[in-house]
Amino acid sequence: MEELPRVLQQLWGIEGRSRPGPKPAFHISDIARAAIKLADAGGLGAVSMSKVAAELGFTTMSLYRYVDAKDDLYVVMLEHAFAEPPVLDPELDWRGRITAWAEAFRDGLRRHPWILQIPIQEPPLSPNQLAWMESGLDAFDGTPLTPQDRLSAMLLVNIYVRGTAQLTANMRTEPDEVREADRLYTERLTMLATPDRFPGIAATLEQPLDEGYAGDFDAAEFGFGLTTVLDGIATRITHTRTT
Amino acid sequence: MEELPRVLQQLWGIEGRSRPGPKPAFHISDIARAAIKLADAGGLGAVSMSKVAAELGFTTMSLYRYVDAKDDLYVVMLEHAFAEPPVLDPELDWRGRITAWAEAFRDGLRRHPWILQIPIQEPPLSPNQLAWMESGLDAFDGTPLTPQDRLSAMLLVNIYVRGTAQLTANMRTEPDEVREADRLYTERLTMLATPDRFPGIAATLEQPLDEGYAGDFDAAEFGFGLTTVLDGIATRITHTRTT
DNA sequence: CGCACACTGTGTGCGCCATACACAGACCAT
DNA sequence: ATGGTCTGTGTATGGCGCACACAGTGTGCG
Repeated sequence: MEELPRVLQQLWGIEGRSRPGPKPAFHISDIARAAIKLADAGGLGAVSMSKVAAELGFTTMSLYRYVDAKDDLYVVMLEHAFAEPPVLDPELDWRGRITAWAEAFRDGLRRHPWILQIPIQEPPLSPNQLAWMESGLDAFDGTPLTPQDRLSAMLLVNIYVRGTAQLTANMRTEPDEVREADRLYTERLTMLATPDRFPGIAATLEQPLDEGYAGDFDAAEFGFGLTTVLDGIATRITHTRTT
Repeated sequence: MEELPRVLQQLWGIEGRSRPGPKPAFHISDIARAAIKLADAGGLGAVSMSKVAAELGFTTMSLYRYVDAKDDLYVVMLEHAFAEPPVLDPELDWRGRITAWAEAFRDGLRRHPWILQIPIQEPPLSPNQLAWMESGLDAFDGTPLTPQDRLSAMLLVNIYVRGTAQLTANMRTEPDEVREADRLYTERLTMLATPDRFPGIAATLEQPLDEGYAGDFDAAEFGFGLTTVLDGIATRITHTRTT
């Protein structure tokens, strides 16, 4: 039984009792707030120990009294950016519940696109992360799925939301820039993906309504793909029920 | 009509005609080989301009004669790590074909786990990347899906493979380390996810056969989830056919 | 009541990184 | 042959994460 890393101890509120020495001047939540502010404004690249410290009005090295390493800073940011998971309406069926969950997740990623840039080293163990996991699993209450199947299904939706967010997240905050990048991309793709060598891609480009790959992956498109994922889960549910 | 970035020009073999000056001592493919060697051994973090240059026996700055910036290095690495897409057996149905495609993709990610660490800035435009896209789209030949639907379906499978690889890719090459990390994770999760506050997670942990979240996401588990995704696509196909 | 000592925030410094820039030499078109 | 352009190189800059020593602070224990 190994000790929990210090970050997790702090996030779970395992307080050290009163100790000698000066009182801490701030709290990890202050660090999180400052770091999130920087990341929202300039992406994860704008978050450095010195910038965060400057934002708080302290020196760089003071942060290391609260956080063991930069990776821990990411953990704290993540934990604060995703606060409480949505309360799922028990009146809805599982599709309605997991859809609401997925949309809440997507909203979080849209609000804080830098989350997708965080290098993931370990699976999550912090309180809010687990709360989100639990919330996603609970969406399948009432279905005949086994706990493992619920986990797989929740992970599948989780992966889908992350993946689509990744596609649309060109990370530019200005919508004009996004539109321009899309235009440039389709132009180049049209030039490079000639119908003789890339007939499938070329066919996709012929319909100018949808902007093609990496076009506006907006709400409708998101829901459409999510429906496909949920149809797959539904198939497994009915299959489980009949066996 | 803007010029293509230099990296893409080079990858597509748009050669500059013979020019004055000394002949280049090597080629971007040499850079790619050296960088991939480093990344395979020590992850993407082990790839720096100086390390790559040292591997080639040149100075750091010489690389900038071939590549405009570090991001371009990533593009070249990606292009070389994923060589030719698999040739899909036309005898198979779409499920068989896209399954083979997904497995080939997964194999590539397992061979070069650092691919998942590359920060994605722009959608792909390099030759092999497009060839993989085309190959994935072609898997749906013979189905009534529209080109846009094929794109969505291919992206869905693509996202799924990436996502599952992300889960299993604890990035450690030593299987013992992975197993140890899994053990530690389940231990901690069992301690933190108490049944009263996290009943769903706790239920998942009660079945010790599957190691729970981030456990060995091996071939069987991969195929199981992929089946779910393909079932969803199948639902859309039949729905398309009937309308 | 006082004091030892754990703990605080700070300053300095190290090694690594990406990359800008100036330079000496190599080579092709003319 | 020679001018101009391209090559690889050396040097320099600003940023980064973080180790470490230090002076001051405040609590628990004697």
